[in-house]
Formats: sequence, structure tokens, C-alpha cells
Amino acid sequence: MQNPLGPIDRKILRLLQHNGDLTAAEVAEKVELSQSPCWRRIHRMQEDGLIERKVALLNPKLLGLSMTVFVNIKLSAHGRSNLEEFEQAIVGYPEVLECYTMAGGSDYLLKVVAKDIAGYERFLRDQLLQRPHVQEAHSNIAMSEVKRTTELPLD
Amino acid sequence: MQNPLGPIDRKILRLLQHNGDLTAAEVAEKVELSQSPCWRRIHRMQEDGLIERKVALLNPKLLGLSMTVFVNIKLSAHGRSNLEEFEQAIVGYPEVLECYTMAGGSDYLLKVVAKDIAGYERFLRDQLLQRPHVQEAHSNIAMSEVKRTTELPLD
DNA sequence: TGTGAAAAGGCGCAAAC
DNA sequence: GTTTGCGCCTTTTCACA
Repeated sequence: MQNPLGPIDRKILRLLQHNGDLTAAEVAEKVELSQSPCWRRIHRMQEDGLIERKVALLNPKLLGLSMTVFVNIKLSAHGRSNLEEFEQAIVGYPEVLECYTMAGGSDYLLKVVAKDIAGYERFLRDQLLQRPHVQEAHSNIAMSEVKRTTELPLD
Repeated sequence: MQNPLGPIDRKILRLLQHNGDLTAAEVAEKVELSQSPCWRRIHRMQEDGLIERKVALLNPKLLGLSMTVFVNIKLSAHGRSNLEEFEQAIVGYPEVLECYTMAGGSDYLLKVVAKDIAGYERFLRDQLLQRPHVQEAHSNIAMSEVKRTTELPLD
């Protein structure tokens, strides 16, 4: 892997993380390069894992997923196996989009989506709170979305 | 727009939000359909906005973005224009990936990425805290990532 | 690294059934 | 929804500066 990312590569990445449908030729045009080297750069960055994959982004509202909730979880037992078991379960829940271990007050922060309050409560009551060693779960409900992007800063 | 999403469409979406490189033919094969109707379904869902767009997902670690911070913001003045001005600024910051208005304690929740503590502090001190009417900013630092996906639940 | 060209096959898209 | 087909375009490679 060839690390120090040049300005051209940055530009390519910026384009691609905004529109994954762009072909090598289209990208080449926008970065003022010819096809081949542009294609090679893209290809290399994919192999390096810098470009992880391409995905289709869906519209949550149109799918009826109008709720986003951030949940702070605290466990009552912090043995290695307890943590691992909890984390594995989390990965398996499709309604949990993100999960981080946190410094400070709570052990985990989860980002959860649901259709509505009822749907969220069902997930909370029947799934999350049923897990062993879950001591606290503080739900913070998002009322509206100001910004949501997958584009990382490239400066 | 043709609303009640059938099980085949769901399956298509599930595939596409996992791998956006799949061609209509490949999707068709996996959902046991022939090319054309599959292509038409995908095309329709794009026009309907259900499939918003395709993007390349980059690896934050390899870009040196090893920090994720969730920031709770409280404003001191909640006039319409203050809120709008703040939100516009937020949208303009590339290091802010997500921002929601929250029910409860704080006004906004931001998800911010940075290279390291120093980089984050610079953003906090020089950008966020410099904005008018920002009263409080509580930073919650993510230590490790258990799960991170853009795939929405489709059940 | 860059440029230009070229082969081959795949893909989008539409028509007819 | 199916099968068929056309033609463009994309990807991928090579020789060369």
C-alpha cells in the first residue's frame, strides 16, 4: 500500500464517495486525467481497502423508518465474555445501524432506527432489555435530521 | 409511486444496499427473476427515490480518521433565525457526518470525525464554539467501533 | 506515472411475446 | 413476467513516451 495520498487521489475519492456510479472515464474527465491512470488509481485504492465497497443508499422515510434513536447502554457486568456476547448480539440486530464503546458515563452508544415509537419500544423491551447484564438504557430520540452523510472529510 | 413494497423488491434492496456494484443481471439471478423485470424494478425504485443514490464507502482508519465523537450542543437562543443559521453552518462542516435535533436535554446531537484528539479539539474550539449562541458542547468520545452499517432493516 | 488505442464482453434498455 | 437482441460503453490490457 502506497500511503501518502496525493491530491488527485483525494479528488477521485471525493467524487466517488459522492456518486458511486461514476465510471473511470467520467472520473478521469473531472480530474483532468486520462482513463488508464485514473482507472489504475481507483483500482489500487480498492485493493488497498481505502475504498471499502459501493452501496446503494436507501431513503429511510420512504421505507417507513421515520425514527432514529440514540441509546446509551450500561452493563452490570464487564467480564470479557459478557462484553463479547453483548457485542455479537448487537451486530446481529438489523435495527442497530451503529454501535460504539464509549469513554465516560455509559458503556455503549447505539444508533437505532425504527418505524415508530411502538416499533422502537418493541425492540427496546423485547430485544435489548432482555439481554443479560443490561443495566441501563437511556433513549435519546431524534426529532429531525439536519445532516446525514457518508462522505468523509478528505483534507 | 407504487407503495406496498413486495417481498421481491425488499430482496432486491437488501442486495443492493449491501453491494452496489451488482448489475441488474446479477440481482436477477439471486432473486430468481429474469433480467428485464428486475431491471425495471430497480429503475422504478430509483425514480421513486427509494434508492437515493450509490456511493463509495471509504475506510476511515486508512484515511487517518480514527476518532469519532458525539457532541451534544445546547444553544442559548432559540429564535428561528438562530437555529437556521446554526444548521446551515453545520451542513457546511465536512467533519460533521450527522446532525439531529433532539428531544430532551440538548438541542442537537452531532457525529463528528477527526484524525486525532488535537484535530478534534481544533474543530471544537475554532469552529463549533466560535458560533454565536452555542452555550454548551458536551463531547462523548467513541473508543471503539462495534458496528457501523448503512444498511436499513427491511422487514 | 502519464497517453492513446483497441479488444472483448457485458450491460442497459427496449420490443415482442 | 419472459426471452431475445442490438448497440453502446466499460472495463481491462498493451505498447510507448
